[in-house]
Amino acid sequence: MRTKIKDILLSDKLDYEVVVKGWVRSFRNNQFIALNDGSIIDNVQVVINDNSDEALLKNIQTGAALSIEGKVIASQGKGQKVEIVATKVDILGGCDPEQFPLQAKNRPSLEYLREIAHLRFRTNVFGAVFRVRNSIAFSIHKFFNEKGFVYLHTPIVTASDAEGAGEMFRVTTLPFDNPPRKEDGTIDFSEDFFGKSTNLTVSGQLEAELAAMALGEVYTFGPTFRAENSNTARHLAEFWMVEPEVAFNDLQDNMNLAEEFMQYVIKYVLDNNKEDLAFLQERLINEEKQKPANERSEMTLLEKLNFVVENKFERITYTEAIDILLQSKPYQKKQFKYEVSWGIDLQSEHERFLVEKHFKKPVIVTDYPKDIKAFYMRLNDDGKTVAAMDILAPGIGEIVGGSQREERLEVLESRMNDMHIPLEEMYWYLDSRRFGTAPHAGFGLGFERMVLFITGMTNIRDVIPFPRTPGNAAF
RNA sequence: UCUUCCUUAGCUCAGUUGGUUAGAGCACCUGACUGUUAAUCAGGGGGUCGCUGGUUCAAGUCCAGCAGGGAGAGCCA
Repeated sequence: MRTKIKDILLSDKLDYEVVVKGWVRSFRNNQFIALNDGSIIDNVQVVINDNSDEALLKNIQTGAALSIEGKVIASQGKGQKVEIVATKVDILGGCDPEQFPLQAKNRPSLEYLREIAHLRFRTNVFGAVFRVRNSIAFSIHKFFNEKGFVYLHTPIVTASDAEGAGEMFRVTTLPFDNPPRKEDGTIDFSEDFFGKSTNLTVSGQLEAELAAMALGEVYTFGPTFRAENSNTARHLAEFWMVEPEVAFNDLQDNMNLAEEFMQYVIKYVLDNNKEDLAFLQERLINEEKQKPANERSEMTLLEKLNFVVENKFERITYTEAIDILLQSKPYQKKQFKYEVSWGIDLQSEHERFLVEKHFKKPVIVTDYPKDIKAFYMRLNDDGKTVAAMDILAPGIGEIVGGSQREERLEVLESRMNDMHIPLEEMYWYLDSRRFGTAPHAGFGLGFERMVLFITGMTNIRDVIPFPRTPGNAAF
């Protein structure tokens, strides 16, 4: 039976027989194999003391898959506590060194690795990133499960085009070169697979609200699609989103949930991915060595994560945020590109100032002007603002967006009319306000943005296995 | 989509005011090597300078267009 390398390295046991299987990271001196099986970032050293089989030694190439039988002993050399003395070496799959790009001493860039995303799992960086990504996903389910939330699967194909969260990808089986048309020349979607026009979902929120109004506490966690032509280090066309929705919660409850949730997830990774985080922290330090000193992080990755777990997020209203910006040095020195006044949407430069310069920690901004927020957010008593909340994270920007929902039917209908959202098509959503409506609140967390924050990676394309972005759907 | 930078060997990069046969480190190949740690040592092979067109006696170098990529912005998670 195969033993995982993680179990060997983290155990104090010695002098026992094992079978290990993994991939060669390097082969030194025709004698020492650094073997990795993905269970942990570190390699185990396999020692071959019999050099008589030259053909075998020749085939122990970087990247080759091996099965090793041997004995775990205290290492005879420095640099590792234990090593495996091989008694039998089988080559499961060779790896032509002339073809395989990931040689031990190569220093491939993240951009280059993105082009060979099918192979980049085999590097330390991506091994660490995807183990951490898994821990984040698992701890999200664990958090909500422990709190009694119901994990809800909302549809990926949706007929609703009123979610208002961005451009959508059309889903159709109609022939694109000659679709059926109505008399007025428009495409006849009654002939389409679902009998109507359908798209990939941009959010499961509206459906989650319906379930919350019966099950009480639900969350979604699934893929989300936006057809925007966004070319940035923090946007994907296909990404994963977590959307809790809770009946009877108000905005304060919503903020408390979001903050507790983020701290729980970070704590879980701190406790369960120590080796990966230590490696990612070193990677970040090395990357930032190439930047000017004033652009480097003030805290190391682990310091930052511990700080976020141990300190309350700053909570301010939109109106207070505008006041802070108006009194800020960059505003008074006219260093902001965009103007600041009550009613504007906060720009990246404003968010970055608040989070990275002024408060130096995650900030929850609440009560935005109603005109810059979605129709479903609850109108405040002032008639000007809505019970919205965005969590802004250092280096990432908006990581969570949420609100208390408008539960009053007349107010909701009035808001939808103002924003030209067809009420008839949304009868099913409005029914939740007609039949036993109740205050409720929820938020959406960009999963990959959370992975960015925790791993210290800087491009969102490097924290999802196969990124989909405008002009790119390889693999 | 906008602004800006980049594209030279498998990878990471250098290449001066345009001027002989385009360089380095690592990787790779051959050989040596049984206590190495990104092993080391000796030798060797490897280039359509992103693509297309232009200027010039002469273009990796200058100009234009296109493609791909990075960073920033908008949109947002």
